[in-house]
Amino acid sequence: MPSSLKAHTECTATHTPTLKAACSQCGLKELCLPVGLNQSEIERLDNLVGDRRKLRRGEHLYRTEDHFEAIYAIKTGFFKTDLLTEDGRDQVTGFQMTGDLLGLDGISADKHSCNAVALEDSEVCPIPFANLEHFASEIRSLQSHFHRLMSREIVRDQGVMMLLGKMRAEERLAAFLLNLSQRFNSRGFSPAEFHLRMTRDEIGSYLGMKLETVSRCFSRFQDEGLISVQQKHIRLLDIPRLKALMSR
Amino acid sequence: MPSSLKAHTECTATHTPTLKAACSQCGLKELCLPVGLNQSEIERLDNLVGDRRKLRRGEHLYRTEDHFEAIYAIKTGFFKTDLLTEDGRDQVTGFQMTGDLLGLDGISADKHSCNAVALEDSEVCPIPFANLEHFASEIRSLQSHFHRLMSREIVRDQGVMMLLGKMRAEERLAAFLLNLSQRFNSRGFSPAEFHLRMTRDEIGSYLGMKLETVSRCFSRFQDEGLISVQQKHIRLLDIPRLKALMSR
DNA sequence: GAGACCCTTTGATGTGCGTCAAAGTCGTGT
DNA sequence: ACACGACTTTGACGCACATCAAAGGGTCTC
Repeated sequence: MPSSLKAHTECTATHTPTLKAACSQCGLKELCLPVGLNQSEIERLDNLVGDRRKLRRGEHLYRTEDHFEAIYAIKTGFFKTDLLTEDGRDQVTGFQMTGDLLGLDGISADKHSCNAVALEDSEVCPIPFANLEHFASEIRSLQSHFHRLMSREIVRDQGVMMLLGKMRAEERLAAFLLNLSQRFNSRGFSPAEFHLRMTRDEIGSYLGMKLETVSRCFSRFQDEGLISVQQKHIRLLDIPRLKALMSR
Repeated sequence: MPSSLKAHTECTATHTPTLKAACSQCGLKELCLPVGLNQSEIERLDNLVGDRRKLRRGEHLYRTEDHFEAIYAIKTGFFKTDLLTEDGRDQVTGFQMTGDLLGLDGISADKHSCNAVALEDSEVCPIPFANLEHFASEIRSLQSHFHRLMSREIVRDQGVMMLLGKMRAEERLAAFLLNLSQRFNSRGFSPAEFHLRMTRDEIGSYLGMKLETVSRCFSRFQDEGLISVQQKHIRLLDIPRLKALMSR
């Protein structure tokens, strides 16, 4: 066992050879921050990324108001981000999976503006932001890709606004399922069959509806042969009709 | 009349001395992109910003699918951004005023993902994005500020999600008015009295409600002595109670 | 492996906001 | 100054979704 023997707060890790992040070895590099970098640039990126951090289900990666110092690339696992108001309402603002970046919200004010919670045991690669900016100013393709990623987040949010502002409950759920499907697909998983990591309540919070309404919509979709639901296991049986559902 | 004699599509400009943008002379530099730059850096930024562009009310600054090449700083005026779906629904995703940046959505895919429309005669300073990235990689404070601006947009969008997902009609409108108030205030205008540049329909679209509901809420607020409404002229009479309204 | 708890489903009922409709007002262009 | 069109207001009514309630199932813990 070579380097990086630092003690970590881990209970379950049995024989992880090393915790050092290694973008150059990572299967996600076509999905994550290194997109568009050449081999030597990726190796330089390796030195920038901190030791991987493991989280158990339910653990917070960061909380609102936490000091911002790094963004996080999800190595494995599944997260949600949410906001909490003084009067106790909370709004899930997104679900993030393998290869997604977390923490971009923190840049604007040097502190996080939402909570990030692992919905299953997960592992993230922290990227100290000061280092990233330094590095980005040297490697143009990294800078450019990073800007695209931030912009993509803005575009994604526009889509959520459309969803929350203009769609009916069934359309929202259909859009949600199709979005997950497409994201699983681009990560090499089945686009037609997947496991939901979040509860009905969390789906509802994200989609601006109550958990009972989510449940009823699932049931109705199932009755109509659009999907099959078994707890958190979802199969999309008729993707074209699900898509059609969204434009009326 | 010195330089920049290029023909422009202007009908009304009578004696504009020059159309060249000049951040160094601009009263907005504490609000806009030059925040945090020193004098010599601002002067370099001047060379980067293109000739100012004037738009009449109703004109599009850019449209969905337009090729992305520049972001725009609003010199004067007022804009909305909106999305349009195939089936004709449209969602206003934001209102932008003096000093705000437009076009960040375009970075992610080299084309714009929404429409930007002037709600009154306006003037913008185009900032060619390739130049901006180049410049940002040289001037760290510019790079850093630009990242903050993008992140601020993400945080703003989170707030809109909360609004659309969790608030009732009255809360949404109160939040909307207070947001405008605060933004006018930070631009040196009265926080208690202002002119709405958008229609009830556009407000409704942004807030995820129908124009009739917007109108009714305005009337109710007025009846309760919270605001005074005269068409598009709004006076906030009881800001504390408007704020209180949002947490129940 | 048993119990507790959380999550989900389904039904009955209520309501906030949407829809439809019509009248009124303002701003704009001729 | 007039007339048209766009925007706004207000009322009556309906519906999609929320709320309240209760039972059933899954899963995690000890």
